[in-house]
Amino acid sequence: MPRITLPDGSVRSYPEPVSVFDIAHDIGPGLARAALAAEAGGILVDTSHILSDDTRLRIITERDAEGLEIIRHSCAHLLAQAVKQLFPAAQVTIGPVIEDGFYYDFAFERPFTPEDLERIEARMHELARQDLRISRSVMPRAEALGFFRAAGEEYKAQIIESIPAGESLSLYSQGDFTDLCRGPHVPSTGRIKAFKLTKVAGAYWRGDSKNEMLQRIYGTAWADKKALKEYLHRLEEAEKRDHRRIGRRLDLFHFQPEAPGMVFWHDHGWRVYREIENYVRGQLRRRGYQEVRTPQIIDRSLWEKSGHISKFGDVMFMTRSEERDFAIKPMNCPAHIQIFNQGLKSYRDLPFRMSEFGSCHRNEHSGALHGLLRVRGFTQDDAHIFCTEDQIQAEVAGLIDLVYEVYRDFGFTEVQVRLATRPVKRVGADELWDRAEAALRQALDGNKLDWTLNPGDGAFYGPKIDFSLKDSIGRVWQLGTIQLDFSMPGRLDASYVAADSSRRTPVMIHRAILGSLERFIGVLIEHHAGALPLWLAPVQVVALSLTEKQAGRADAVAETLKNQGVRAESDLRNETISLKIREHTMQRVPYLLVIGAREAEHSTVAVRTRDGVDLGAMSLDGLLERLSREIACRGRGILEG
RNA sequence: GCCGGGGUAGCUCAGUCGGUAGAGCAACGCAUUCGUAAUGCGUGGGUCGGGGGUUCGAUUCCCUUCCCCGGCACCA
Repeated sequence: MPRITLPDGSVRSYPEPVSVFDIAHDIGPGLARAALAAEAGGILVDTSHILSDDTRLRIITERDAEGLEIIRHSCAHLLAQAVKQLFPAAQVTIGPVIEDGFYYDFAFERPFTPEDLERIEARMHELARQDLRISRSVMPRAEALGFFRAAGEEYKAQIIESIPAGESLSLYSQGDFTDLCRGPHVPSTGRIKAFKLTKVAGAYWRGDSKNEMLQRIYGTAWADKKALKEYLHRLEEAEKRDHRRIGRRLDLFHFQPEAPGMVFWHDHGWRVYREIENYVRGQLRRRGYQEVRTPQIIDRSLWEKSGHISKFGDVMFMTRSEERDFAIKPMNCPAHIQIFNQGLKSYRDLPFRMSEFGSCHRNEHSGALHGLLRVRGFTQDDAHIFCTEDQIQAEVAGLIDLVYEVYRDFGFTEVQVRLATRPVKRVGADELWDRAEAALRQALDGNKLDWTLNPGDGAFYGPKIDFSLKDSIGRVWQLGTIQLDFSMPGRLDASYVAADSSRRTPVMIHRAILGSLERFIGVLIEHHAGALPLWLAPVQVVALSLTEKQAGRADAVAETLKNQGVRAESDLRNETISLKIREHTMQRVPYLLVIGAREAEHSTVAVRTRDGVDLGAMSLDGLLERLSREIACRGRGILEG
């Protein structure tokens, strides 16, 4: 006689075991129609699930986050069913839910074509129309193994073999299709109402590049057609923010085949770059760093000693001259240790903070390159802090503070923080790794950061805290990093004289805030859709003459502003004011000054923002004051009109 | 690097079932002197990514190579 407790606290008793569906129906026919699954005693179950004991029950509908996930998961099964019907030789593997959708990996003799995708999607719609009942059954592991082997599903058999012996497995069937799955699933295929297949791609079996490549089909699924439409619209909008597109449109930079993965910065892009560099210099000055500059090309022997060649060598560019092998530096740390090693250092010199806008080159795989976000030649806002173990907590706390201050100045508030621990390929004793990882954990918790663990993703010389931001279409890019290194200073003979006159090896903290200037600017462009905050805008103000008669005045206005340090230009072309406004607005110039006969006469300018707001006429002094206030705010907030 | 899709004018793209290409915008010229997101008219512009092959003839078909795009793997 189960007593069912609902989320509102009400209790319903039943004389005999009941299904989730029955309870939903008992509560109301509307809920029965909407029910997709349920959470019973903390476990997600199907609506067909029978409850025979007292249980806390929550019915899940498409309004719940879990509901949407279940729809997506069931949609992956629908995809697999359609593929099996159209291409019986294809083998199913896995089909998980991902952000905004799902994918399913198939083993098939040939890649699926875009035309195949259309056929598959049409079949999915057909199967959804048939509203096939989705039923769950349980099978002992051995029997399930036999079932999938008999069906020729070798990959499924492999998956089952990796599940501990003796466990029972659940299978889900819809029409002619049965898949191994933990569930839960929607009650019938008709509940999958809004979906679209988006792309095909190759993907390695079990994510290992040594394994065979499977055919992955991606799709998106939503509770209703409206949500699907909104999602597709969102994708289109995100595409418009693509930094590669904006970079070309705003004449910021370009790439060309002769230098793959390396940026040609144009005048306007380089203005942004320099502005950011200067900003970082200001931070370094305030926080007690020295700035250095080290060679691009350094003899191979140093990289062997540092451990880079063996752990990192396959992405290093090498060059040869007069019988000597050189590496084009992929990192700055060994070079910074060389500077540290000049002259005897005392414990009084620590913490010793050394920074460099370090130009690095890494021979990334061609397939990994991606605009400014993944390049082969880049500049890190790099620094290394040499300190004692006792100083680690204070230094890392200072860095965390710095990271957040800088990100806020650039207008970023959503930052993902991850702790990456020891990788397989590494240098240094496990005992050192234990201490380093513990120190970073302590710093994260001590500074009350919300962080996640990223096991095995540390640098080869030490664990790290990574800071990431999302790009316009949800891809996450790592920017800043704080890395603790107990190994490299020793390998490269760094030492200091301690208070007791003994020689000690310093600990080294590697850190970058923006990461690479290139990547950072890429993310920045996408974040602002090209409309960079005033302090970063390549051109901040353009003075527009209405007719030839105001040319002199417009020029003088631009000149005055330039003398005040504003990046100002004039547009004296014999064109309509509408055209000039249109063009400069599309170039995302923050302020446009219209100068006609009225303004010339009263020594004012009519100010218009790139958002189309008309601020009316004001004096140059008034404008300058507004500009300097806004620049001082950086990316933290936008002034009121 | 792997799988797939691409590369045609400065940009965005169409096209050629093999007979050396077209639009819009941009550029240039002329007219227009204008009040807040496109004034009008006219003109020029392409070794159809590179190399090789098949062919009377290749931008089109085949091979190869480079680069780009989407994933995968990688990402200190």
